[in-house]
Amino acid sequence: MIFDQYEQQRIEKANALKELGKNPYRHNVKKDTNTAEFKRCYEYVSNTEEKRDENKENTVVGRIKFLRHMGKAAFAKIEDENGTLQIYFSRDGLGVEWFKEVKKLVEVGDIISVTGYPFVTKTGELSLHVKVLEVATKSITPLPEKFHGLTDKELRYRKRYLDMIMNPNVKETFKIRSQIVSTIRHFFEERSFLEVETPMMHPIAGGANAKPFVTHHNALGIDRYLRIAPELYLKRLVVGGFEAVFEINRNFRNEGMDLTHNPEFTMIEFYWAYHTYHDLMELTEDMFTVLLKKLNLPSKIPYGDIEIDFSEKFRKISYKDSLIEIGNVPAEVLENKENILAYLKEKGEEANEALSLGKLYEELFDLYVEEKLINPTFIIDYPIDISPLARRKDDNPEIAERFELFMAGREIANGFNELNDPIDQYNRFANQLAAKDAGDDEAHEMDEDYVRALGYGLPPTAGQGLGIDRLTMLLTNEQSIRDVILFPSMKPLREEIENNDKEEK
RNA sequence: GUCUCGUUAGCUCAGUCGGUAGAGCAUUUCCCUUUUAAGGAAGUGGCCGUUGGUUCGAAUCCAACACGGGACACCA
Repeated sequence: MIFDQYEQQRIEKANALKELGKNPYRHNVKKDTNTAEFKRCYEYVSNTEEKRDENKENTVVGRIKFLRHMGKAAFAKIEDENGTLQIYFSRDGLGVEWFKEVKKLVEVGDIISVTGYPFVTKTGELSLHVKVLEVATKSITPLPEKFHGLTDKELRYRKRYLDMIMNPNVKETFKIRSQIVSTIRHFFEERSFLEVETPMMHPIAGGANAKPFVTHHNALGIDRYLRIAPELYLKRLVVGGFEAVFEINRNFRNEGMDLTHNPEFTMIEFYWAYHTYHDLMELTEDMFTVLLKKLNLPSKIPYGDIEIDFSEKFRKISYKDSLIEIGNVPAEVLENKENILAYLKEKGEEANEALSLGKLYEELFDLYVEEKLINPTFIIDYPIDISPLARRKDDNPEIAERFELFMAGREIANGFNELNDPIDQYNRFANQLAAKDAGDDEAHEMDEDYVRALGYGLPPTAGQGLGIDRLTMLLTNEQSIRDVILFPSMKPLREEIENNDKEEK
């Protein structure tokens, strides 16, 4: 650990404070108000003749963001979680000796406690006239430049704490994220759903098509997978007798990173016995109504260059119809594989002849439909071979009773009637295994214990997963998942890799 | 993984035709008791991402690598 010249200077200042008997790393520092409340409470001061109220006294604590010395007086802006407040301190207020030391030893970045009374400056800004000033925490690392701040995205993601200091509005995004999670949690609790926690280390990574991370259990001498989805455990709980459960937590997928993918991401999954996927769609619409209301959002919310309209009932359209009506794929093309392959070729797209009909539908959907689904739209009734955990329709065994919710051209939720026929499930796992052998490294693993659980009887159940990160992106109008995750995954810096190597040796 | 743009002082950025490395803010010293990115004066601060190549000479041209942004691919 090396401290540069600026940090050395500041360490010396901290030491100087210690020598004066002023601990620069105090605890038990109390405040009796915050910056926002101070400004609200003393609004009246600007209407008084004296422009001050010396009978009042408050203590505010915050980080110095701006500091302007003027000989025997100074102004500073201090910031706490609620905002900023201007303070004024002078030789007259602090005394000759302490003012001299403060001038030398206190600087931008330090957290200080100030006590004094409200007054309004010549330029009309309500401020705090300081009588007592104490250093609560001496900062030894200087902050970035005060006007341009910190704009380097890499630094902002790697040092989120610094990002929060320099760009206070990022705190708003994460407050909204917290509100979203909290609102969703209450939404389900109010409807008698039970919140549960299931394992994150799985012997078999199941419940989704994705590559897992592998970790190692030393005592048992075995590898474990970080979960790619909680699905199979949550359904075991429904087998066990919980009729409505949900879990809000992290999933891990060992795949590429981009604007909408982080290796660890947060989902809510919920399972509802004796309900259908149509009930889930109703529930999801209700949830959005509650969310928009709680977050004080209008029914038409902006997202980048587009606008998402929540004022109408969500559209429902079948997978196949969406290809025809929204994707403008001629109906006869959908009749068989050959036609689709020819169509793709004609459009100049690469077409893999080994794909099943359902997979080819998926290709068409991703190419021609998904990005057009701006307003909330439920796509329903999926091809069965791209839905290995969903129940078949009674009148058409090739179709799964499944939906996905799209908005802003993106998938945001996936739900279906759960397959509860153990033998059908067993065979579908077997088919996935065959696909895996054929080179599909994202096909499901066989999970015999799960089949066994179904053997005891899974009540008719509908279940759904919803990505919290992407939902937050939509509701906060952020284009990158990294802006809604406090500490997004970043490649290690080279120094970090070298340090790791040393430790291993 | 592919393409593309970027990487210069603590931060935000200039740097022309290849010829001794620049600004603003921050920092240090001094002046200043109502400032708003306060102001005035004088300083300090650089492995120009890394390694190699071309050249008398490289921040600048070339190559590889590292990290990041964006797009695409893969994928919830």
